[in-house]
Amino acid sequence: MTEREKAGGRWPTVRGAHATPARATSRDVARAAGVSQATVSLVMGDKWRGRVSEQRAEAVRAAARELGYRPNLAARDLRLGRTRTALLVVPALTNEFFARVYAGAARAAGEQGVGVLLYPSPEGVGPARDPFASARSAIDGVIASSMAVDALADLRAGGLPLVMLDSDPAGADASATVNPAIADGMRRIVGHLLDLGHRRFAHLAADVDSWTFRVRARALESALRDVPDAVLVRTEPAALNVDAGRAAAERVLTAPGPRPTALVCDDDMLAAGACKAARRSGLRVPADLSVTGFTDLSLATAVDPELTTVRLPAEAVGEAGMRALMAVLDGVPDGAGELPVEVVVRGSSGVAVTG
Amino acid sequence: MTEREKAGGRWPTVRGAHATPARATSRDVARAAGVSQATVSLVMGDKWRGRVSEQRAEAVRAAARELGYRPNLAARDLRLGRTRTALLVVPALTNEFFARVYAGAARAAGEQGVGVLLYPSPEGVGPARDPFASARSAIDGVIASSMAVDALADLRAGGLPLVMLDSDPAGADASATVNPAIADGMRRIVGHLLDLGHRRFAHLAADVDSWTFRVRARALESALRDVPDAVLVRTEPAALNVDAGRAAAERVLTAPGPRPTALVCDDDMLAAGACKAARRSGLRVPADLSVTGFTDLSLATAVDPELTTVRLPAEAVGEAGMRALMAVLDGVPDGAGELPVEVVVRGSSGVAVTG
DNA sequence: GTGGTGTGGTTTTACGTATAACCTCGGCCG
DNA sequence: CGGCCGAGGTTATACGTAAAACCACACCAC
Repeated sequence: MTEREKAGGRWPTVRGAHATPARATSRDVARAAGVSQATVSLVMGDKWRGRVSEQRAEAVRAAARELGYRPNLAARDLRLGRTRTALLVVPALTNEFFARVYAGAARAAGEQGVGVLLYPSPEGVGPARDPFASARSAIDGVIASSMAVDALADLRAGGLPLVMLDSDPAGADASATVNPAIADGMRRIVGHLLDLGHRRFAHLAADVDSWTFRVRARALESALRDVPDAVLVRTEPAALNVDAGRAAAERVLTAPGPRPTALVCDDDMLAAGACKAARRSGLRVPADLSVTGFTDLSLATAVDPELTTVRLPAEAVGEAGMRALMAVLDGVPDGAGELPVEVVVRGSSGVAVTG
Repeated sequence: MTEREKAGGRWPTVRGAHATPARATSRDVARAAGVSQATVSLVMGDKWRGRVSEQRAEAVRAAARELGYRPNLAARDLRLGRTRTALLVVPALTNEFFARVYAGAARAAGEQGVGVLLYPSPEGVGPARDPFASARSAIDGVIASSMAVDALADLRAGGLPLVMLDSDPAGADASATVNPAIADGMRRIVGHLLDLGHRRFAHLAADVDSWTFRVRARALESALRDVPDAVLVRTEPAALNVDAGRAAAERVLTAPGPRPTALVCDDDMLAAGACKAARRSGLRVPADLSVTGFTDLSLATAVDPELTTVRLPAEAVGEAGMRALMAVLDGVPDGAGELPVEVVVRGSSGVAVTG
């Protein structure tokens, strides 16, 4: 008598007294179809061409349908020594950008029957510095944002295939990297502001020490280097939220000396804060001050005026990251990929009025 | 000779040519510690009191540490017939509220070593109507938002423990329900507006057909029923985004007859849209029109003026949902739970000026 | 001395799947 | 007619873990 039969044909209840309904196994299907378990496995795995007659294959499929058979993935993973699960490492899902990256990754993964696990818990506070403890199961590969810097060391230790998002294609020793064309985006939005006649710029930088923000700063500087009469004020970096952006912008706008006419922000949240600061200082956007954001969050169209910004293809980043990872797992690493970005001109930028 | 030894002590590579490093098994630990595999299992499972001497237990722990042993969860799940995974069903993670619900659920789950799987893919477009296909593995239980209505039928079919969020405690035949005190919140924010002297109200409703929004509508009506001179205009429901809110509010504000002085919105996104509409109509918020939101998204403080709103404890909802599910799995269903909400008064509501 | 009871282990089995290895049976060629 | 081959299966085994069942031994009471 098997353990299972002893339990009355039902699963032994693991946690307390709740009874989970019994699920059909491949052996049940085999019995119902009058074949061996191996045949069922062959048919369900689509590996039966030339090994099983069409008749029996159909019988197996019918029985499986009848019994509502679903392969036990724990058993399959155990047998195969793999997981069909990728770990996505992002700072926080409450950041809409990363929620969208996740969405893209999950879509691409779903098409291949791969699962996506998240690390750390979306608070940004994971179980102290151990990605693999947080990970429910073993992991086939990792996709990580450069903004989740604290976890990176542990990740390399795992010896797993690693795809980096928003990370230096040269520096990161990853299997592949996927980046939006950050530098290009910055250059182009600065170009937009230059076209509008702006010459006095301030950069509202994010206080996150990651590649993507360093690139933005460099691109901004380099874009202005060619312009003879352009000046660039750097502000102290601000945390990635609206209120920090407001505070930082207030300091810039109330500082002595000529006021900048354009505020280039590292993120839409900072830009939204900057708009609030401007209004409190009695400045109108964009009449007195142009403000630009980055990312194109839904926030960008929620505020008034709507934000001129650089749209980052968040879903595409997640999707490309997952595809790159799967390529690596298939043994065809495709190196670095760059995704195009788009400048979206809205109401927060306008012609410069030099006082 | 085992399959594994044939493969040279490494895992056979499943997908293509990538080599996953060999992981230590409980048998390896046993060999290293000079005990049997069963003893290792006992020690690692913390079930060794009175069964294994302290000496050997320590030796096992040392060997495990040395070899970097991590139990193979696929094997454990297979043996135990469980998953330690809960399925969270929400409409979309790009909605900050649900991202925060997820965060809370993940935190509570993480403490218990339980994983959280998401359905559907955060787009709202899941693999056509089959939650269990999307779910990578079998599932121990389900937590579902009432806003993900389309998946509910399938969920019941699974016969799994089900915790409903934001759902009718009476109607839903779930193992447990977890709700923020929606009705209370609505009553209190209306009370706030009444205190400010408002009597002509409009309700900017969401076009989502779910319990939580029906409750909001009813609570609003009932709160105004007692007030003799109060009037309530209902607008046609709007989709849950800023632009739909703006459009709906524009219609209300340009409609013939006396204009409402207070716009009660079902969500912060709608409220943000309403503020934009007001400004376009030349109305000042809150001087000419008070606007209130619901949820307290980060959006609420990003717009200018900041939104008076009802703060829903999103993380707490997720956390309570997960705890309720685990309670059900432990055989102690705790029925319905209601979580307190808070009215946050900010700049978008002010004293009514009756023209 | 014999039976009972802890203590501290080991042996064995089962979970459900995938697949290598084996088997059987006709047909066909030399 | 013997041997080989391919088609169409089946049997057996392994994945790593948890835990039931078993075992050896010491101690103790009667």
